[in-house]
Amino acid sequence: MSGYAFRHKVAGNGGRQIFSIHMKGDVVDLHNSILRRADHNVQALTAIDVALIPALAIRQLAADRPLVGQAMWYETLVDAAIFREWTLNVGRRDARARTAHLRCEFALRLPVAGLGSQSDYVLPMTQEHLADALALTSVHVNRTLQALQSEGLIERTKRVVRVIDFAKLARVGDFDDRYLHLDRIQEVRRPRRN
Amino acid sequence: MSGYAFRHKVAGNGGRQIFSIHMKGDVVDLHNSILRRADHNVQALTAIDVALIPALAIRQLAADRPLVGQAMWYETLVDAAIFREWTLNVGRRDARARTAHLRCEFALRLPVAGLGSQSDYVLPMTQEHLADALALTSVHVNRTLQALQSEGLIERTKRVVRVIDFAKLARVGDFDDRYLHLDRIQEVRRPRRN
DNA sequence: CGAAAACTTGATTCCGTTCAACACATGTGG
DNA sequence: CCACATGTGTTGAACGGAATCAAGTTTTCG
Repeated sequence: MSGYAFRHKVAGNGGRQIFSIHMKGDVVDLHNSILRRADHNVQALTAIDVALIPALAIRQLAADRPLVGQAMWYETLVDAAIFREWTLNVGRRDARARTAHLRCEFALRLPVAGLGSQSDYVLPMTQEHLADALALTSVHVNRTLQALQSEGLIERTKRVVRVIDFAKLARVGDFDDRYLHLDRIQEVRRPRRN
Repeated sequence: MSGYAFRHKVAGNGGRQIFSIHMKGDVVDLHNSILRRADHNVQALTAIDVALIPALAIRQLAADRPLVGQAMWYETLVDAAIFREWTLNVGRRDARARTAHLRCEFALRLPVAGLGSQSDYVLPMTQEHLADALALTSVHVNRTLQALQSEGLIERTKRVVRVIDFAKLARVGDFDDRYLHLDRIQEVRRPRRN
């Protein structure tokens, strides 16, 4: 309902990987609650207000109202699409592109949730959080952010991000918004009445 | 219906990331067909036989028979769980662990599909495919496989994989099968009648 | 049988890590 | 409201794991 949360998993060597950042309006934990066994952790990033929904109620809802069930299924599909892009990001892009890519993603996602604009938004992740989302060290994230800033692509004061040149940042970050399936989100948020 | 396929995405720098390998029995392309826009590629790994199902029929089926719809939703959730683990694998494990982890995953998944056993299975991926799944180069995959072999953890002749010591391999690969949600698969494959 | 694909090996390079120290902000209890 | 502790961000130097480049060899398959 308010605040930010994230999902992550910790490897045996102590490394942590963050998979997703969630904001107000997101249904955060469908995965762990619908499948019986949890396979990852959900954690608050800031102080948050949450609404708890019993897993059973979700299952019931999906059964009783197929369209709602379908909407939740779609949500899961979009979720998976974002996971895929993050895997690509972590696996096949260098630090510079990875970092730029993440910034681009939030420049688009936060406005959809009514939080900031494409060129100015607040993202309460520390550099260590960023490191764990990008599979880098916080030291290298720091250097990479500085590099992007000195190139005039972004500015940052504390946790406020300003995107100076989105098009250029998108090019650097090899960013293509298709994977976010934003059209789908619009549709769910503002359903057509028929 | 037979053969192997995989899903992947290509970054702007030419790097390819493989997300998943599919085998007979898998519903491969729910993601691209249910969401309207494709955000990744599906490709045959071997000669394959496939059954084509119109997206509309799937949507209809999900709407008309909620339990089937639910089953497909669960499938998507498990899919996403595997993506998460792969992200962790690529992001936070070194080449040795990554490679061992992949071997472990298939040692469990292939038997479920009735293809080989935990200790002996055929996986028709070239080292280049492995490289793109593990976010390494094929050169490094080659060296890593040799290392695992010389440690006596696996053997390999062509595409046949023999797991000598699963427990040890699982330790090296930081492998915990929870993310596969195999109990769930069992349930779907052999549904209870009531 | 011959060409292409896949695999192997060695030498070198580089991106990101590691380690370590320090600066600055944040916040809390006394 | 200060004193102190902790968390976060910054910087530098050295190291290392995997990439790159290049040249083989072996396998596959038409």
